[in-house]
Amino acid sequence: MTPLPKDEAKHRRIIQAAIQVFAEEGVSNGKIANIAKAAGIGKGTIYEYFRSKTEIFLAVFEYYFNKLLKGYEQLIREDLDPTRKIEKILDYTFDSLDEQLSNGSSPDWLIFLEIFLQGYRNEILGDGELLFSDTLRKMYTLFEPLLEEGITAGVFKSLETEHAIFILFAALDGIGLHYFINRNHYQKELLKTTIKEIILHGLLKTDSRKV
Amino acid sequence: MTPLPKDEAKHRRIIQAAIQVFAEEGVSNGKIANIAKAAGIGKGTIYEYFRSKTEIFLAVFEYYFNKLLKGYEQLIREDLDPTRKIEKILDYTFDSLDEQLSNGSSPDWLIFLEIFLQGYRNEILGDGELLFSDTLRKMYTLFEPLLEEGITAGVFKSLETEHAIFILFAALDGIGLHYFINRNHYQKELLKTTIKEIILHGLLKTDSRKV
DNA sequence: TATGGCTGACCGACCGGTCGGTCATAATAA
DNA sequence: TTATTATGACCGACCGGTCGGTCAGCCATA
Repeated sequence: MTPLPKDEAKHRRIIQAAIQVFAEEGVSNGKIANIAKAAGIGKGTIYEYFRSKTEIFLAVFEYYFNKLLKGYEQLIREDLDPTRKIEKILDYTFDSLDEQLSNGSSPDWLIFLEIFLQGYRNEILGDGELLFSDTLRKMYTLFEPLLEEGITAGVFKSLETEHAIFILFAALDGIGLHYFINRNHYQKELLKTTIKEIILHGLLKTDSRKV
Repeated sequence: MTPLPKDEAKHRRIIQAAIQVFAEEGVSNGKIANIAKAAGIGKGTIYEYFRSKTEIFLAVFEYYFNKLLKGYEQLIREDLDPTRKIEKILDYTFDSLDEQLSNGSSPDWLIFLEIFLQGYRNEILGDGELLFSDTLRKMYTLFEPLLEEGITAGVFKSLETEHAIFILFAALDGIGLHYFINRNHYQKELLKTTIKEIILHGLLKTDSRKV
């Protein structure tokens, strides 16, 4: 299946170039010629590393998924109590998005969303119908032990973990999306506080909050 | 600007056909020829009603926005206390999505998302017409009085309304999206309960909950 | 001279939009 | 009433531009 990438660095450069082009022009409008130009190579060379545009798309998907997963995995491994850990996850998600937005170039968030859209519509894979939702659920699963720990400790409400994690993750994703869309109209720190006030405290069994 | 739609019913039929085609093939891959076929008319006729594919796209956007807005407006007008109203809004959003999913045909949610995606991409990189994010914020605004009422009544926490509504709305949107992607893996009623448990109760000043 | 990574001119399928023509109906004339 | 003409909604073959993918040859290296 894999076409033997001869030069690993160039392989990565093509993926990075594809990300840039997809983000600027969209996945279906993103042109191979532009990816080649952005990568500083000829169009034909792309086809030495990838069989098709679809294969480039899948590589980008994989890149993003691993990046996201790694970030969350690291957070979860830290030695903190569940409440503090959830708090950090909320902050982390928000901050990393904000960082992407502020460094000028086209943000990952947009392309990540489109990747899922494309993937889900099955435009790309005839058979891979389950790839995308399965992948997503793999990410949810990562958080389940954390929630269970909090419930066992009596800090979190005794919610059904699978569904609660789903809500948490989905809500966070939506907030990220809308923040991206409206980033000029809201104050970052106030949003972060409000997120915790609503979502984290919605999770807690008892609240000892300011007002 | 408007090209005088001669036959109002046919105009609507084209929009409906476009929705169907966009949902199945995506916005940028959706073919005018297929829209014409789905509407049961010739391709040329499309251009008697719309100047371009972009204009069709905008008409679809408008259709969806008005539909969504109308649903929420109606809910907000009902005579209920703020808590119960938020609860109904959460239920309504979820139920209407679920209804769309179960009636087999391609769900609105997907195309709605892509509409925004396309719109934002143009907004960000194009000539800066702020149509889409402005439109979205108009929807947020709808909920602000509701939240203020709850805060004044002392039922909700005294959150900054604009930011709180943003969180609420964005979270709900994300949940809808993820539910769409993973609809086979979760129980609807349990999700609805969990949503209220986390999000509604995160909003409340004091909780009198079961567990 | 041989190898093979690399290249971009080129091919052909595809698709948004056009335009000359058709035809059902309406308006007018006989 | 019937014949003739005018209207414009409707159509789909066609055009021109676009873009994913190919391939014949270039060139650096051994």
